[in-house]
Amino acid sequence: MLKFSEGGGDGLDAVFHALSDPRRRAILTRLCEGPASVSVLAAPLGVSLPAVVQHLAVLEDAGVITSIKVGRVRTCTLAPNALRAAEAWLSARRLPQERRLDRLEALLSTESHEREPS
Amino acid sequence: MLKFSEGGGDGLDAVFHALSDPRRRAILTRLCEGPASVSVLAAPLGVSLPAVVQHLAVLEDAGVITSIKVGRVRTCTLAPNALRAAEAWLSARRLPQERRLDRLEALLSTESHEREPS
DNA sequence: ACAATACTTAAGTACATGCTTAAGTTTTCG
DNA sequence: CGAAAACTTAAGCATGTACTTAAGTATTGT
Repeated sequence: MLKFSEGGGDGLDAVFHALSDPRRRAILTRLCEGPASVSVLAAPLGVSLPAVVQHLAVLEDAGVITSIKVGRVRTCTLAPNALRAAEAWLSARRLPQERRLDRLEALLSTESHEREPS
Repeated sequence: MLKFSEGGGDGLDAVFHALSDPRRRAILTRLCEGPASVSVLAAPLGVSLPAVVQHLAVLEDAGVITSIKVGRVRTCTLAPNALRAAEAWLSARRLPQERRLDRLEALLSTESHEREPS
């Protein structure tokens, strides 16, 4: 049913798909400033609320945002390390000539998230 | 007709859409090792040639690869800086707490791109 | 209680995507 | 020339996407 259900793959399909829509990127950009409710997120987008709710579902299914409902308000938050996997994939696929910095970044990143076994 | 025609936006739609398919990512991964023909790219994918040609069109429309036909062989190549825009967008959308390394990376990158080491 | 608020669900539409098979089109080789 | 190789185009199909309007469900303020 769900095409990007995290089941078989590594979630990259879902993350990149989530990022491929300008409204969803706008939502993420807004969430960088801090958590926000559904209607606050919807306001600048110029589409109906249900459309926004669908976009949020795509983002949440991809693990890029989280949300909780308190009372009648659902508050959405950018997931920590949400885009890390996508960024890592991109870094690894630079041309050799562009790749010099990646080792440094990888080394530094090791300190901040769960240590990758080498 | 074309949804991602580079016309109105900045191309991020097209790039992220291109990356959202595992076969297209496999193609890019293969192209990191060097240019390849359509049938070489098709071989490990387990789908028909026309399907692969369509994937290549998506990648080329997104500006991620280039291709030229010589004789009856089309050779595809990873576009230089192809994924830079996507990576930049991602870096800019990290949480503040994760953003410490970005300044360093940005600084170092300034010295290295647009400058081929000879 | 009543109504406004803030979603949420449902149904439906138009178009895009990813795939297939079948039938071209060029080249290139014997 | 004639056939094989390497695409290329065309047509069609099943599913997915993004949106809409309309109706429903909780919560909250008066």
